[in-house]
Amino acid sequence: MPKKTARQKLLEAAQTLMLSKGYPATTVDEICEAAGVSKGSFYHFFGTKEDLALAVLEAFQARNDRLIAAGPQGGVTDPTERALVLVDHLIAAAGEMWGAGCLLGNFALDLAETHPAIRQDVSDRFQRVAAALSEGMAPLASEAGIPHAPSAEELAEQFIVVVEGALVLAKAHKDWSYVTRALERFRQDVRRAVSVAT
Amino acid sequence: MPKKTARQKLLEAAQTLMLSKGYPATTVDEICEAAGVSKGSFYHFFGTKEDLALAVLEAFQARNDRLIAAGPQGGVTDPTERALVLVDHLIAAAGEMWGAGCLLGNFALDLAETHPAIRQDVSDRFQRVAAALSEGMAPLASEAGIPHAPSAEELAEQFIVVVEGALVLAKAHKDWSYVTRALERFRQDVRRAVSVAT
DNA sequence: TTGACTAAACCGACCAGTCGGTATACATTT
DNA sequence: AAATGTATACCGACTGGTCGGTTTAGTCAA
Repeated sequence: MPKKTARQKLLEAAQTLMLSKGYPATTVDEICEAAGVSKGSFYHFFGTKEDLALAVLEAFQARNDRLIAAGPQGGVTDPTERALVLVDHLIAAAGEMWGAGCLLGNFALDLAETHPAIRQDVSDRFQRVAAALSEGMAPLASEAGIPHAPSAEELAEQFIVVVEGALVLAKAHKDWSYVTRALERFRQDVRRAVSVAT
Repeated sequence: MPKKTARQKLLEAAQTLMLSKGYPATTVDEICEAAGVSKGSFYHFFGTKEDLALAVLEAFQARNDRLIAAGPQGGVTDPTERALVLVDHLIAAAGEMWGAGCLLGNFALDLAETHPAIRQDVSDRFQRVAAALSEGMAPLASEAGIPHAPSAEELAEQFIVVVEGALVLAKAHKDWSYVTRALERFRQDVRRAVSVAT
C-alpha cells in the first residue's frame, strides 16, 4: 500500500500552486520543488501533468464534501430549519473551503477548451455538488410562500454561481470580503424568496 | 482616418482566442496566424504579449460600455422604472456582451498572481463598471421597502458576481443557459428586495 | 529480490521576443 | 520633375530559453 508522503506532498503543493497561479502557469518542476520531491517521483506517481490535475481535483472536492457534511445541520430536526442551518453553515465554512479559491472554477475557465477530459470531470463534479446542495435545500423550495419562488435546484445552482463569481472578484481585487458580502446577500435573497424572517 | 487592418485584426483574433483558451494557452504565433499577420507586425504594434492583453481588455470594455449605453433605459423618465429597464436591458444584452465569456473574469483568475499590471487593470475596470451600474440602479435602493434591502452598490456588485459566476458554470458545462437562468434569478431577487411586482 | 523512490542529465517541441530587411506614402530638397 | 529623406507598416527566419516528459543509474527498506 503506497501511503504517506511523496504523493500526498505533490498533491498539496500542486493544489496550492494551481489555485494561486492557475494550471498552465504552474510547472511540473515547480511543483516538485515545492513538494521537496524529485521529478522522477512525480512521474512515478502521475502519468502526466493532466493526471495530477485530476487527482488534485478529487482531493479538493473530497475535502469540501467532508467540510460540508461536518456542519451542524445534521442535528436539526425541523426540515426547513435544517435547510436554513445548512445555508448558514455553507457561508460560515466558505473561508475554509474556498479561502484560496476554487479549483473547479479555475480549471473550468482555464482548461475547458484545451483539456476536454478535465472539463468533463469539472462538469461532473459541479453537478454532484449541485445535486447534494439541492437535496439539502429542498425544504426551502416546498416552503415557498411567494410567487416565482425558485426550486431547490435553482437555489443550489445560484449558490454555486454566487460563490464562483465572488471568487473572481475577490481575486481581481485581492480582497476576500467580496465573497463574504456576496454570500450574505445570497442568504438574504434566499430568505426573502422563501419569506422567512431575519 | 485611423488605420484599419493589422492592429485591429490582431486585437480581434487575440480577444477570440483568449476568451476561449485563456491568456497563457494562447500563443503569439497563433494570434498572428488567426489574424493573418506576421509576427514582425505583431511586435511592431505591441511591445509584449502583456501589452496586447491590456489593449484587448480596453477594446473589450469599450464595446460593453457602448452596448450598455445603447439600451432603452435612456428614454424612460420615472427613475425606478428606468432602473428596472436598465436591469432588463443588461440581461437582454448579456449574450452579446458575454456570449464568449468575460475577459475581466478570465484574466482575473488566470493572471492575478503572475501579472500584477493586468490584475490592477482588471480591478480598476471592475470598479468602473460597478460604479456605473450602481449609479443606474440607485433608484432601486432608495425605493427599498423591505428590511435588509441592499444598497445600489450592493446590487451592482451582486450583478457582476452573478454574471461572472454564471460564466464559469456555462464554460464548465458548455451550456450557456446557466447564464440565462442565473440572471433571471437575479432579476427576481432584485424585485423581491425592492418589492416591485412581476 | 523487488518495488517505492531519488537524483540529475537529457530531449524535442514550443514559445516570447529579436533582427535585418522590404514596401509604401508623403514630404523636402534640388 | 526628379532625387532624396523619412516615418510607418509589414515581413519571416532566427535565437535563447523553458516546458513536459524520458532515461539512466542508483538508494533504501521489507
